[in-house]
Amino acid sequence: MIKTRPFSSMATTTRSPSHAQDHILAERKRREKLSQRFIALSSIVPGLKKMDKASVLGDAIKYVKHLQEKIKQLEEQTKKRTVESVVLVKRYHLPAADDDDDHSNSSSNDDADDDTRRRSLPEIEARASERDVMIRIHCEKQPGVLAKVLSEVESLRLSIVNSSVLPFGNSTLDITIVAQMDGEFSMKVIELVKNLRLAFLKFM
Amino acid sequence: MIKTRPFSSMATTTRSPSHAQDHILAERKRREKLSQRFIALSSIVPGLKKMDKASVLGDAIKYVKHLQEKIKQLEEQTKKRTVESVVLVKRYHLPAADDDDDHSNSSSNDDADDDTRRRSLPEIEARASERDVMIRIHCEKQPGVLAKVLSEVESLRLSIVNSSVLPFGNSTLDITIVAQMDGEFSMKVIELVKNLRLAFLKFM
DNA sequence: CTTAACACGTGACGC
DNA sequence: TGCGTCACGTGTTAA
Repeated sequence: MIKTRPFSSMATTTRSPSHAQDHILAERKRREKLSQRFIALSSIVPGLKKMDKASVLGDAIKYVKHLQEKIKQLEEQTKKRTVESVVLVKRYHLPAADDDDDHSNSSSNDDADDDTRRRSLPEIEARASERDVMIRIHCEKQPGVLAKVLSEVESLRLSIVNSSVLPFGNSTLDITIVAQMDGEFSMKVIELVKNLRLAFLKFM
Repeated sequence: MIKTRPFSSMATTTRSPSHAQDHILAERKRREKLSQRFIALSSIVPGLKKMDKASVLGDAIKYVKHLQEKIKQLEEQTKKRTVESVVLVKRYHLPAADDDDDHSNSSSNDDADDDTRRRSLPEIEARASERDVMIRIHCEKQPGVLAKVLSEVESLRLSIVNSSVLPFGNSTLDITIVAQMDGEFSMKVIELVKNLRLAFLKFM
């Protein structure tokens, strides 16, 4: 265990006198390269307090794990929903082109201040005309959501006339349903939307 | 430069014989820690071919940069995934159903003017996610309007993926179109809506 | 004075 | 044989 002094007790390897300097030079170069890498690594790892090698390595390890976890979350997030706040989003108002019956003002709506607005899903919209009801739902793509929505609609004493579901992007669906209220039963649109929204809260 | 054997030739610092072993022991511990960190780092960096320290550091650096870039892309993607949307005409605001997030005046909007409100047509709405574009048009029922709309959409360098037209009530249509922008061409949603609206002004 | 970290030269091992 | 890499012991320096 204890190192003895092999002054000339070279049982193993002898060093050529000329190449001896090559060795220490090569070793210097190696250390230099390692040092550079350490510096480079520490420069891309944010928030390092200690700059010694062990800490750099340790923090780099933590950082890599953190990044990997974050990527996992982000990739899942793009697949899934970010719900929690299921809202009936208010729609952004664009200055109407022909708002009133007078449809002569044509170029009054050049001010598109906010195109990239954040939208929370699902977005539920309904409108009624006589007995016809149109329901439009923009929601996260989930298996069985159409059936659930349709059954929910039918449970509200609405007979479905037509329905379509369009995939939009790779994570959302746009469902359009036209239904009819039967008999004397009529429902205020706001109530319909509230019920649908409540159903969505149960779904997801 | 050349290492001499300072058995007692202490030009600089003398080492207490007892603490001399402490020194080499501490150094061993330090090296051990570094080795562990290296192993740990190499274990979380995928696809390492060379296992020497310089390569581990170098690949770890590349990997961290790669992860950072990927996160940037994913975060931008999630931002882009929030659909940008433009509605042309004024739309009726549905009060958020009794909930926390929208704490506006809760049920003050129940007045009767919502359902029986006169709506100005056509109503054009578009939203985009990545290359997908969704167009919804609520307009008066007119023969040939679907064909005109579709040809107009195609003339805007959009390839139609799906389209549906639903009769709603007895005098209006609800047209939903999903299209894709081809190639590098991209169009701001507001421009798309403006063009469609302009086309409608010519149609009707 | 202790503690910790570093760079250095050096022997050893593998290709 | 050389070339590259490693771990070791050691001297040195800064907190």
